This record gives sequence, structure tokens and C-alpha cells, in this order.
Amino acid sequence: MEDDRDIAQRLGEGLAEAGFSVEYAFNGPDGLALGTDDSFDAAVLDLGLPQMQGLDVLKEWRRKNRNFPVLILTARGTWSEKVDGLNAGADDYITKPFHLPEVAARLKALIRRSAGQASSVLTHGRLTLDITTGKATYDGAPIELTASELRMLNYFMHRIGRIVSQSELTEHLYATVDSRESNTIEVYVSRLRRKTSTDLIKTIRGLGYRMD
Amino acid sequence: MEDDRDIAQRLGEGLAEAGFSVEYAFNGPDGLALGTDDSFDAAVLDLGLPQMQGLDVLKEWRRKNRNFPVLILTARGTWSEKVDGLNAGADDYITKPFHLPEVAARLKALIRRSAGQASSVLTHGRLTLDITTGKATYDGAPIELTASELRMLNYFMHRIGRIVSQSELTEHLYATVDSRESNTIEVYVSRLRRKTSTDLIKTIRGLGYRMD
DNA sequence: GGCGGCCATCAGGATATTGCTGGTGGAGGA
DNA sequence: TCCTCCACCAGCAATATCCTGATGGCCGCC
Repeated sequence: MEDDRDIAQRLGEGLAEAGFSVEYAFNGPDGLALGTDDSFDAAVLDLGLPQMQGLDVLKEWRRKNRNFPVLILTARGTWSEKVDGLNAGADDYITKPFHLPEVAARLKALIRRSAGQASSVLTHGRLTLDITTGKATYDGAPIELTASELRMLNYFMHRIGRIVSQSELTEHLYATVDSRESNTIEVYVSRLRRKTSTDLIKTIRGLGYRMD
Repeated sequence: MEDDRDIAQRLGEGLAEAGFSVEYAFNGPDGLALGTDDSFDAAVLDLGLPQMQGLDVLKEWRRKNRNFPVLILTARGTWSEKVDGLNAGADDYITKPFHLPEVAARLKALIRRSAGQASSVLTHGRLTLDITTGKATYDGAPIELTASELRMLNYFMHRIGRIVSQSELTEHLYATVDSRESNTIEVYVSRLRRKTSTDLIKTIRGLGYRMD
């Protein structure tokens, strides 16, 4: 997003070369619209967009809980803008004239960091699981999961198509190795099935379970 | 405040020339002591102070409601530190090697701004929080919050929708890692709920809390 | 030095989760 | 087809977890 299309062009091409997928907006309202998609990994924001203050765009994003990282571009010497930008919810800033590799590097760092924090949602079929918010949905409807169920479901969703043995599950969920004395695992599988669908987790008799 | 006395010397002299009145601390505890005076316009904090993490000093200041602006000095390339710093309550950061005029300029900007009471107010649903004035409203009605409650609420409001574990809260609020000896966190959550609404903060048993 | 408010902690009670049991159903082998 | 054994599930008691009123101590302010 840039006020000067040439700069934007150059920046966009550079970032594309660095492996990013880029979209542009040349004014505030367009930027707002783009941001509402919430499908971005990060945004580069030039302060001083026409028609709307760049900071206002940022504030509006944050107000709408768009939490992708934002890198601010500012002209050299406008300190207050930078500080205001950080306070408005920006994650980093960089001064013009900028070096492309630096922008790319910072963007990568921001994205890497936000990946550690941002809600990373796993999707499989009609099932959805966000481990950071603890929310899961099946067919779009939210389902309530307890902590243990959540852990187990998470484990399964990271092992789609693989057979997961009972002992493996016990080990992962409890860090203890009970041999066959209780059927706790079976019970939890049962609960997961009840809350989602009977055929979500298939049982492989004598070997374990598999989700696919 | 500097880990390298030469750098500190140079920085201090430069700032003095620029019209600032400067005091030093060369380690964490001294820095803490200095900060408790609350008679400063601003502080320059070097991450990586001996004996105590620079960020802990900052957190401790903020815990005591010392709200002077803080400018962080960090080595080049440690992005996570910077971002963590901003999250911990710093107002700006600058990378080494730094140019004296730049530091001075940023400091001035920070001080000017802090004098001007730029109020950044967070809004979420019927809840409103102005971190600079410490005022909060619920349904438009003002609610009285103590310093700790305020910091906790602030933390929650920056993590809407995310599960926040008790240990995470303890760590952020106190900079120490108490394992389960007291139920302080529970008590504060309870108080926040009483002052706002019972269902403002949802408890996820075994995992933590979530505000959404 | 006295006072007020904030803070941390305790203890008792409330609640959801956990792990188990026992009875039932069904798969797979002989 | 029948039999055996494994898996399933509803319900239950035990328990970890959480909530909240009360209390004493500390700190800062007057």
C-alpha cells in the first residue's frame, strides 16, 4: 500500500521476488477494505495515504480485531508519527528511503513472530480447531471441549491418516505408560465422537485409531 | 542506564549537551531504585543489564505505575526483544549503533507526547479502557480499578479471544514465576468480574481464561 | 506517627472435569 | 453359525480446579 505508485511498484516486485504474495491499495478506503479480509499475513502501511490518514486505517483495522502485523513506512524525521504508529498498534516501522532486503527481512520476522501468537487454526473436513483460542467447530457450529479432549483432538489433527495407538495417546496425554488397565482413552475417543461425528475417528481394531 | 559504561558515558554527555539532565544506573537493581523516584521525564533502557533482565526492570516500573516514557536500546537484529519490549510497556526503541541526535530527538518526542497526554483508549464491547489515564468504563459507567486490576485488564484486552494461562498472567504481572502457591490470579479475575460483568472473562478449566 | 487503601493469602464452599465401572453391542476368527 | 474378545457408552463418584468473603500486613500519603 503506497501513496507513490512507483515506490509501491518497486516494493511489491521486490517482495514478490522474496517470495511474498502481494496486493495493493492506493488510498485509505481501499486499504481498509483489503484489511477487512483478514486473510493477510502482514501489511505494509505508508503513513500519509491520501483521503485518510494512514494511522486511521491502522486504528480501524485494530478496532475490528484484525491482528496481522503491520509494518509502517514513514518519511525520515517524523518521529512523532512513528511513535504514534507504534501506539496505534503497529509492530515495526522503517524509514524511507528503505532497502528492499531490509523490508523483506523485517516482514519475515514479523510474520514468523505473529505465527507464534496469532490464532493458528487447523482445518480438516468440516472440523475446525484453534488451539490458541480453544475453540472448535463442527459444520460451523461451535463445540465445547474440555482441556483433555482438546489435547487429544489436537493430537489427532496433527496426525491425519496415521494410525495412532492407544499407548501412544496415553503417553502423550499423561506422560505415564499405563498398560491396559483402564479404558480412559476409549472413553475420550467416545466423547470426541459424540461431540462431533461418529465416523470422525475410525477405530482400527487391535492397533489404535485413525482420523481421515 | 547502560551495560557498557563507555557507551553510557557517551550517551549521557550527548544528551546533556542536548539539554537533558541525566542520571545513570549500571545494573538492574540500581535502575529499579532510580525509577521509583518517579521524578524522571523519560528513561533510556539498555536490554541486557547485568543481574536483571532489562525488561524485568521495565515491567517492575510499570507495575508500580511509573509511567514515564521508556526508550529501549537494543542490539541490532533482535526483533523479538524489541517487540517484547513494546509489549512490556516501552514507548519506542532504537537499535545500536545509534546516532546521538536521533536518540535526543526521539526522547524529546516521547517527552512532548507524554506531557500532551495522548490517550489511547481500548474498546471492546461495552468495555472501555484508557491505559494512560487509568480510567475504565462499563456500559458507559466509570469503574474504579486498582493498579493491578488495570494491568490485568489491559493484558486481557490485548489478547481478545485467546486463552491466557494463569502462569502467563503471573509472569506478566509480576515478572516472577510463582508456581501454584497462591491463587492471586483467580482473586483478581474475580474482582474484575465483579466490577464489570460475570461473563466478561470466561474460564477454561485447566487451561486458563479467555475474554471475548 | 497515624491512617487508608491496596495487596497477597487463606479457607471453605461450589463446580466442572476426570477416570472408572459395568453392562451392552458388534467384529472377527474358528 | 457361534463364540470370544475387544470396544463402546451412559452414568457416577472422586478430584482437581476455581471462586469469593474475610483477614492481616505492607506501602504510600497525609
